[in-house]
Amino acid sequence: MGITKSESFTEEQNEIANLLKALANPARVAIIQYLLKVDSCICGDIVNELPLAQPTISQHLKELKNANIIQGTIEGKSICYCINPETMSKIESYFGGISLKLKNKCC
Amino acid sequence: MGITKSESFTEEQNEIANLLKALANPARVAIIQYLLKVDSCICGDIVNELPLAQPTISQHLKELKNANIIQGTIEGKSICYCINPETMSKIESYFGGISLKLKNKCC
DNA sequence: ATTTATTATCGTAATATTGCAATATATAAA
DNA sequence: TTTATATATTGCAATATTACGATAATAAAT
Repeated sequence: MGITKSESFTEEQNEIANLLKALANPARVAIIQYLLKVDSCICGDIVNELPLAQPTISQHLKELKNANIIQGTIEGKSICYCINPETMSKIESYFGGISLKLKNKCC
Repeated sequence: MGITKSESFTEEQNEIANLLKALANPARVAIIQYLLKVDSCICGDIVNELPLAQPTISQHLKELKNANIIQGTIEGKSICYCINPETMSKIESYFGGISLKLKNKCC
């Protein structure tokens, strides 16, 4: 159906899935990597950096923003985006917990 | 278009995006969590565990297998699935690297 | 060989995602 | 106020994803 049966799963499962879905696209991975490189905030240099049209970048930024992975602050006539470290740390510890569990057992 | 311009991005960016895409679904998150809980291999108890039809589970398992997140070994008339710790560790260190970079700077 | 149990595949319907052109909005500068 | 710059929104078209019923494939047990 293209529809995910979210009601059938826990809130945590849906939350993780939504966070990962926001990151699960090469353009958005590239945006995150660029934001990491320039390490402070930026705006639409991303449009110059990536081979995608401005509306497409804008849409990707919106999705990352909705997932709380990045945040944007208005700065004059442009908007300054940066990574939300708390969300990233949440994702990191999710996978950290998985790896920890895996270290004890083996399949 | 529903099509991702993978050619426009690096192999690493596409690889990470594909790994995360494989995990970016609550049913697949639930499968991973279940595999972690029972800590050794299983097969189609997942069908009994999750409120999804058998073909749907089978399809999700296939996607996880294609992404190398799980592996299945034939065991009699059933198939035993388990998490591939190497792939999980790759994902973990990806986010570990991001969090490390974020610790130094602030936006 | 037939039956039974387990998993995979096919076909299809419903919905979601990706990308862009066109256009709108917002703010700063002239 | 007009103009220029920066970003967002709308409205598609193309493709991908999710889910399931029906059915096939595989292998043990009888």
